[in-house]
Amino acid sequence: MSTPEPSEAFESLHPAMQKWVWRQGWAALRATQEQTIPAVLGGDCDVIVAAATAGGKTEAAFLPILSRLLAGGDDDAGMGLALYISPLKALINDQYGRLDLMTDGLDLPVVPWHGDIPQKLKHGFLKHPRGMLLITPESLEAICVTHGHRLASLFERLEYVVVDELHAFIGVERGMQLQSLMHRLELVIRRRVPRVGLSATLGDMQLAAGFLRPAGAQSVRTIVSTEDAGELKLQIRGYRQVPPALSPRQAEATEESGAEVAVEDTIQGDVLDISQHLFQVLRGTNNLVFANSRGNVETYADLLRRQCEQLRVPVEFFPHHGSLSKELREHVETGLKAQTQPVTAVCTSTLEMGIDIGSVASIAQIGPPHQVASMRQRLGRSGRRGEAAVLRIYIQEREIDHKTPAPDRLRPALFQAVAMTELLLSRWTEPPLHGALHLSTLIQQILSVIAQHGGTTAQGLWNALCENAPFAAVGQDNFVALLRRMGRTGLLSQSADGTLLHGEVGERIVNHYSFFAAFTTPEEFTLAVDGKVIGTLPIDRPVAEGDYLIFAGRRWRVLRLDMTHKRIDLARAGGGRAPTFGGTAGIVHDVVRAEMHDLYCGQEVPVYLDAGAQELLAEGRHHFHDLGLDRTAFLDAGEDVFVFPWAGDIALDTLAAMLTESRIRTQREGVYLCARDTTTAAVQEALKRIAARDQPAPVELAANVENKASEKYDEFLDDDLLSVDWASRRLDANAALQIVQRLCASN
DNA sequence: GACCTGCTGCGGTGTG
Repeated sequence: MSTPEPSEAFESLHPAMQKWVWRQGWAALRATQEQTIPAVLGGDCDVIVAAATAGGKTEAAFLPILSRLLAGGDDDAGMGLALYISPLKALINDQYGRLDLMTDGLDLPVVPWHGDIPQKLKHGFLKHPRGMLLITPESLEAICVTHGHRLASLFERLEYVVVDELHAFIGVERGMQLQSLMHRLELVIRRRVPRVGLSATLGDMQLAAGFLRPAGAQSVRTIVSTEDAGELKLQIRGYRQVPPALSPRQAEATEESGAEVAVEDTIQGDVLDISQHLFQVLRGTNNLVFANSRGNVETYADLLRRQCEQLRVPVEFFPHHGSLSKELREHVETGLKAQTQPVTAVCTSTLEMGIDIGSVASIAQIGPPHQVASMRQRLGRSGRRGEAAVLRIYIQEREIDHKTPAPDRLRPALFQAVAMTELLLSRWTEPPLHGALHLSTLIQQILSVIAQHGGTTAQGLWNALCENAPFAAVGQDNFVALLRRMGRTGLLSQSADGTLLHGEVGERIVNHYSFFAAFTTPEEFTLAVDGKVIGTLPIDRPVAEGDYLIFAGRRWRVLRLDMTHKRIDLARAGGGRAPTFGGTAGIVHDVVRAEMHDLYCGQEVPVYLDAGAQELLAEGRHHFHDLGLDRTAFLDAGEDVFVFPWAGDIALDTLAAMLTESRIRTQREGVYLCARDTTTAAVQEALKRIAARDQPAPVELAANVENKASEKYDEFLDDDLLSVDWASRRLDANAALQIVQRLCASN
């Protein structure tokens, strides 16, 4: 055991925490910890600690917080309370294990609180609310609703609020809910409580500070780890799509003739090639293969398993995604962590953050990543303990013939992957989207505040949620319109003295446990084999008895379909294809599209491209120039006009809405806009008109968008409020006008 | 044309 170098930060810790640091055998505290400890211990400011995975940031926060709680315990006033909020139950369980060791033998209760925790533990906390409470936003919401009358006494000794994985909350409904809950707690105890945000690399520290403390971003201390990222070994591999050996029709005919069809003959050639390459390079070590969709996860996990079986070696490739049962997922996680035999997980973003699965030898990514931020997060799983991180990206592009539409000749998947890789290397990360109103979450919070107080006034709601509060941007007019709408839809009712109460519909919603989550989840079938549940499947997928499908890395036939209990019974079979799980597309950032444009215009060939990817890069550039896209943004395509502004999806969507409003029917299609039944001259005229007139109100543009309802309680909004909400989260008039000016100037 | 996350209190019955 070595003694850590004494430092001011170390000396300031409670003796019990100093002992814990000694027991770790650390040579010294890390730079991040040296900075964080005094900032947190002071207790007079909010702090954000941004550091790569395994950077010791949890200890940086826990050491001073536990010190302060222990010091309070020595006083007559008694021990205070710290709240640790996590987006994942699994993370709470992990942190509970760590804190249990840190507080071993000390009189400092640590209580985990989420849906899987037995009530007895929770009652213990309600009796003696002190020490450290580890909780999810949903469970905290439940406490506000269920124990509203005693909220002030429960949290009266609150000294800190820690938010782990801060980046996971910014810009989404759950983040609005969390901000609102933190604000409501401070209101009820009538004082400001220091907040500590822990995060991986954040794209924009000022934005993160504004999220953590909406009314005082300037006063948030931000501590960014300067520890250098280790070495990175990188390759992008390019593949051309090759049709399966047998077309679906040929395969069916062969089966009808009684002959057996080899699974491999029904799979695309490039998919087989990629799975074989993965098998060769990954076998024998622990790895993560990110396949971008649950359907792809199933396809590749199945092919990799078959290769193991054909060689008669133990299966070491397993699927992992959100529709698989908890048991199946935990089996894979345990295998990865144990490191006793090689395990490769083929996964979606399920293994991107959170629980500790140990270090893996390499990361593979099939298809272009959706975001630089998630690329960075994925890479953080590899290359710990001084070893180089290894990343292989597999890109498939279609074969070009005379029928290939012009935009598909640009090899957009490869260019997106290279652009994101370049941005990753230059340390850029997408800032989270912000400015969304999330009226759906405001509905939830209004119902929750009413439950907490057993009724309140419109003014009370405004004060609790909007006035210098997280929903300030909603504005009074929209707030009043929302309350009226909630009255009309039965969410609210008003008593004779003006008190707002739950309406009949609101009562029903609040009294069901599904109320506590701010986000929505689709209805699903349960999938079972011999009575054992192996996962779920979205209910809007067409499934029939006798169908074949791949799931959990195996092949099945649908035995029974029970619509009343939403249950599907499966039996082992040899055929099948991966189901499509549905979902909506991600949003690509302006900077990524600009980087793609630079790549098309440039000459350089990144060293990390294999021969196949180099060819695709050269082809993309050739067609880019051949189509004249180096000189113009417009492409005549028969009756349609394609426009290539090389801007992000939100700017493109806004511009499409502006053109549509100017009577040029326009839609975004991948990286470009498609204007229907028109000419380049007409589009250019329309752009000039848009540039010349006053800035269009995004709300008016949103009025033309169909199917705007997407968040949990959007169904209760009328079209006006839906448009307000949609405009706030999916339209950016300034960005669109910049494109318009650019396009007008270049012609 | 993508992914992920979360969830209470009560009444009934059984057991020590």
